[in-house]
Order: sequence, then C-alpha cells, then structure tokens
Amino acid sequence: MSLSPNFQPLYKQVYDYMTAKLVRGELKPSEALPSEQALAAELNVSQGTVRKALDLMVSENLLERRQGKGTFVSEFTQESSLFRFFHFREPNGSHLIPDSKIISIKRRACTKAEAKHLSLQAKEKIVELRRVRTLKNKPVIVEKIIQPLSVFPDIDKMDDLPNSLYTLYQEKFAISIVEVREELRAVTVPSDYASYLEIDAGAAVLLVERASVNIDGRIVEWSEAFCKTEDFVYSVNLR
Amino acid sequence: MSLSPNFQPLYKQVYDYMTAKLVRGELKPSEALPSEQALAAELNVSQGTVRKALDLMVSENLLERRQGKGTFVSEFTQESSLFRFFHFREPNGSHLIPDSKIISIKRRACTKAEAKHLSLQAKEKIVELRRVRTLKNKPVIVEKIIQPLSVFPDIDKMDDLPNSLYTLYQEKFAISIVEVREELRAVTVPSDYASYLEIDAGAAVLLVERASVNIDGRIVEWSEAFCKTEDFVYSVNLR
DNA sequence: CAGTGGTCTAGACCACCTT
DNA sequence: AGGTGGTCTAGACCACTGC
Repeated sequence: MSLSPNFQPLYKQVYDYMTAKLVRGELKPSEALPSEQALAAELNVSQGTVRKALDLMVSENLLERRQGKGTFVSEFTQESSLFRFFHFREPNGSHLIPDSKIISIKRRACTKAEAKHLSLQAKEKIVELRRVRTLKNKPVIVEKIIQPLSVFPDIDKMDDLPNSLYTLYQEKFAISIVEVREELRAVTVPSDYASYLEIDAGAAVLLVERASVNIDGRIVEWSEAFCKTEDFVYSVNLR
Repeated sequence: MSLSPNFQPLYKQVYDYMTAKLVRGELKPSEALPSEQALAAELNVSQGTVRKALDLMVSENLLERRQGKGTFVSEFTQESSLFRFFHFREPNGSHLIPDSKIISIKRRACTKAEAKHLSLQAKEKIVELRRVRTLKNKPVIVEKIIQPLSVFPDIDKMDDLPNSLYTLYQEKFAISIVEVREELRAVTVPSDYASYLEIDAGAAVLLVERASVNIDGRIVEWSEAFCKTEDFVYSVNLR
C-alpha cells in the first residue's frame, strides 16, 4: 500500500487514509488497528508519523489507545462516551440518562424545512419518530426525530428501538455520529406537548434543535426536543 | 533552570512550568515565548519535548504558534477568539456581539449561594453588576454578574466598563478566563426583568448560569443571564 | 517473555518570516 | 541569510498487557 502523492503532510495523508477506512466501514467500532510499527511498514513512513496521525484521530474521539494493548476504533456506545452528546443532568451534578417511550412512528415525505436541514431531495421519504423521555417516572423531554429512509432503510419496521439511537445507528446502519450542532431557545410549550410533559399550557420549556453529523460529514438526523428544565438542566463546559 | 524531579513525564513538567509562568503573570498576553531551541537548552530537554509541551498548551488555547515568527501567549481578546465563550447568534448563523448598557453597580456582602459558587468566605465583599444587552437597539439579554472584590479590587470604581469584560479582566486584573461552565434552563421572565427585555410578564426566556474559570483553576466570576430567544439563539457545536 | 503504546532524543530538511 | 516553527526519521528505553 502506498499513499497518493499530494502536497499534504505525510501524517495528514495517513490521517485521511485511516479516516476513509472508518468511513467505508472497513474498520468497525471496538476493532483493533494494526500496531503503529505495522502501519508504518505498510505505508512506508516512520512510526512517529503514524503516531502523529493517530494522535489526531484520538483527539477527535475516533480512536482510543490502550497502553500495552493497542489502538482501537472508538465504541461510541461505551459507558465512558455515553454522555458525550447528552448534556442534560440534574442540578446537583449527577448524570442520569432518562428512559424513553415511543409515542408514534410515521413514514412520510419530508417538509421543505426538513429537506433543507438534512440536504434532501424534495418529497424524499423520511421517518418521524416521537418519544417521551422520563426520569424517575416523571416526563422531562418530548422529542421529534427526523430520519431519512435513504440513510436508515426500514428503520420504522424494527421491533424495538433502543433508548440510545446512536448505538443503533452504529450497529445496524454503519452511521457513526461524531458531531452534533444544537440551537437552544426558550419557548412556551406547544399545546400538543404540554400533556406529555405534564405541565400547564403556557409554561416555559427549553427547545433544543439538533443536527447530527456522520463521520463522513453528512447531516443524517434532525431533531427537536422540548425539555422541562425544572429538575433537569442543560449543561455545557467550554474551554 | 532545571526541572523538579517528579515522576511526571518530562513534557508534562515543561507544561506545568510554562503554565505556572502564565498563571503568575510572568508571561503576558501577546508576548513571544523564547524559541523552542532556547527553551530546550534552558530546561535541559530536547526540542521535541518542549514542542510536545507547547502543543498541549496550544490545544488548550493558552498559546498560539505563528510559523516563522514564534510562539505567543494567547490574546483572548483578539477578533479570532472573541466568540470563544459567546454562544448566542442569529438563527441565520451570523455572529453579532450585542452592545451593553449598565443598569446598576452595587458593592455588597455575598449571599450564601454566591459564596458557594465562587468559593468565598461568608459575607465576603462582592460587586453585583447588572447590564442589558441590545442588538439593533432591541434588548436581548439582561445579566447579573457577581465579581469578588478580592479578585477584582475596586472594579466598581472604574470609569467605564467595556462591552467585553474578559478583556478588562486580562488587562487590568491579570485574570485569564480559560473555561466557562454553563447551566441552561427555560423560565418565565422575572417580573423586574420583563421591562428591560420589553416583553410581557410570563414570557419564556432562557436562563444561562455561568461560572468563569481563571487559568489557575479558580472560579472568579458568577453570572445569570436572562435571554429573549426570539431572534437570537444559543448555539453549540460538540465533537 | 514478547508485543504494544508512551516518552525522549538528535539530527535532518522544509516553509515561512524578517532584515 | 539567519531564525523560527513544521515535518519526518531512526533508534533508544520505559510501562503496561497478556501469555
């Protein structure tokens, strides 16, 4: 195997080469990579160059290193990274993942807004999934999730959807979410959602609009979540 | 100069040594560091080890490299990093920093809650600053900012406070904010804030509680911001 | 024990900036 | 031309893992 001759630094070429393998699914989550020495020999570069490329991927959460064992493709579903994209927690600080219950699943043509957010053709088929999430038997979030059928074939025909959809995406659809983009607003709760959240009409809720980005850069999921933030807050740490 | 003999990796010791210089103010924002070669000679390590330490600091936004010129202490006030901790923008995507107007400045003893958030002694003196921020002459945010006087001596006696407080902190008080921790909730607007935001009582607003962390790890500012999210949203990208 | 990643070094050459 | 950071290499030794 040799690298294509660009004017990119070698380590960047190695990075692109390895990332492409991830995108194509040739390397699967939790799978071990060849050792740095082996990769260096295969690609005709030094171990230090391979190391620099893998360091970059580790910093992007694509890979994990385990000293003495090897380098592995990140398992996004692991306990350690389960909270990576879930930012709600109780005000005292404890992270709890709420249960979820499906309200409805519908297959339909996308709206113009959805087509724009998800870069879809007009009238392309999507699945609209609505769920209510509960914590200690109290509802805290109602969400509407839009999934293009071109990305998730027949996802609406699966028996039971897991609490963590990203795990499902990774295992059944070869979709690895590596980034989410969110916009937050405070709104009064929509009337058809108030009862699910067991709050009065007119109450303030947090609206989180989220675009989920696959490892190949495509936005593959679009969602709206209405959240009751009485005993549940959205927390962000930024450095 | 030689390093203290711990069981830390060399590059980590170099990192700690350089970061301590930043904390003590021996290196000031925009100041150039000695060259990697010079640092390596001074500390009796190789250039590669110095490079690894500085790389770490660059990844934490403490330093900036400019090829051919040198390595510099980050100027947090620069255009490029001005938006680092400011997450509001218009829904179409453009970043605008709103103007701000001071409502009140008071010096008083801290409350119990403030003492807890800011790790203060009971009854320690603080300054409470209230500002309203406007965009295109329309109010969008009302904020209450708590500043311990032990950290910011006589800050309430300054002539005019700039729009960007962090710039002031850096230039006048040797405080460099490197991290913020925020909690977000949707609430109905407090009655005394509704008029500042020019909205009806009972409207939903976004409450952002923020702790600002200095380079030495201390939380040096605590604030609450009530935001009208009609034409202004809070946006987050997470990878 | 062998194999892996983690650290550290020394030296080479390149790309960029200033003078 | 001389100095800076950026890339790349080759080789050494250490720390951790599993057999």
